[in-house]
Amino acid sequence: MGIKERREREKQATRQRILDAARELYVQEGYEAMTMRRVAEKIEYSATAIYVHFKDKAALIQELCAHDFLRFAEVLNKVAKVKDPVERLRKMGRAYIDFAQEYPTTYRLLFMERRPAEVGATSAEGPEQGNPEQDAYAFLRHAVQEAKDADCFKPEHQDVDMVSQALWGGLHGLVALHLVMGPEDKWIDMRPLMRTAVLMTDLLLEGLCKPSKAGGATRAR
Amino acid sequence: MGIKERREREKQATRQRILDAARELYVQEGYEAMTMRRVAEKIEYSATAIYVHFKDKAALIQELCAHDFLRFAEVLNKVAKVKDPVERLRKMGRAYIDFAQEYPTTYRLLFMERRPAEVGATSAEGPEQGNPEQDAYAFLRHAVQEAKDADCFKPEHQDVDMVSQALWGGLHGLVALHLVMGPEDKWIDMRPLMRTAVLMTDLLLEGLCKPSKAGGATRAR
DNA sequence: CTCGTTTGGTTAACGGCGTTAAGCCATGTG
DNA sequence: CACATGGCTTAACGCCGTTAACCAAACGAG
Repeated sequence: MGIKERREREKQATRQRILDAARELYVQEGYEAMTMRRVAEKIEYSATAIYVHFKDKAALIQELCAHDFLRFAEVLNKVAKVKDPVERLRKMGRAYIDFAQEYPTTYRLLFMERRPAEVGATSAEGPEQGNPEQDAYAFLRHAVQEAKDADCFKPEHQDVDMVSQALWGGLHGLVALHLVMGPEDKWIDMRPLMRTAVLMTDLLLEGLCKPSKAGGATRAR
Repeated sequence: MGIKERREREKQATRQRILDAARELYVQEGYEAMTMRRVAEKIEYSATAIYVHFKDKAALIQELCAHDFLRFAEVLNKVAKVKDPVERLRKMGRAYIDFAQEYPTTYRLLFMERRPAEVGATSAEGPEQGNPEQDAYAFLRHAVQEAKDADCFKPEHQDVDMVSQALWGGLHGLVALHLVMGPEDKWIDMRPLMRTAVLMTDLLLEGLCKPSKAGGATRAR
């Protein structure tokens, strides 16, 4: 009896249509445009139909986050092949900014909106916590750990989490400022995001690494 | 005829009561608790009465922001007496984190919520753009400029705005991550904010400054 | 003094939000 | 055939920001 399975497939299909419609809304029109009613309208259902598939709006958002966190981890993992951990960290920074600039609304969703609960909490397809291929922070932490193990860092920098969070936080702050201020703020003459991010990465790595292991890009101009 | 002036005074008084009620709400219960209806209820007026004093909610928020930006600039200016510009930058970093930890909801309002329009746009009591005593970014930029003029920086770091934004962005990112994740996130073992912020500041300044001018706190531990 | 205007406030209402309750109806099952 | 299930609908509740219409008290002008 494949009937039951067909029904199940159909249900998953509409569930997916809901997710797609929601993502399309916040990507194209921003976070606050993603309302239950508008999502429903987009797929020509009533608003309450969504509650058949998701407990509430937070659950829907959480599922979107889980998916996009995976995509984000994928993007970062493109630099996994770089052998030198310090150089890998540098390239991770570029990839980070690239992602933020290419998918600004997704970046907002992932890192700047109030977290509904936990992002990877027993979710269906959520990122596996601690797996560097699915968890971007684990990927970053892994690179930092390798750099430390390879004796690239000065002896005073032993706290892998703290170093990871300094690198992450530095770039996140730049992205967040750019996203919250808009491209052309009258208050502040914002320098180009990527340029400032490169400066940030270079400064942090230069400070972290022993002089001999600082990597090549520091002498940039 | 002081009658008109008394009326004017009374009007400004209720206007101030609205502002106070709104601030109390978002400080104590968070940004989304600050609704027009709840503000009005707090001062025992009808919700629409607020519109006599403010064009709309955005105008009310803007006024709150303008005021808090001034308070923020005041806090930073407490380190203005420090002569050495690099050491002043270091102390500014501490003051920045102190402010963020003491008034987290205010920090959110100022730097993490969608900016209604421009913060200091011809507002009554808004911060005077470019005046270091009232504009925190101008204060930061001024210190960076002084450090550069005092020949503290390596020759490749000439862009005062970019350096300012790197310093600001670095600390902002750490604060923002802490605020958005909550104190105890199950995903990430967040290191103490102030410790990480000190590391951030030291790393950035060390990278920016000539070795001779790096300042004293770098050899911490 | 009185009449019209201004002003700081009210209530009612609109459209939109997330969400719950109740019901409808096609489908699959005994 | 009767019955249960489940995906979906409409109606409604209580919030939200905001507008419209109105009201009473205070004011200025004749």
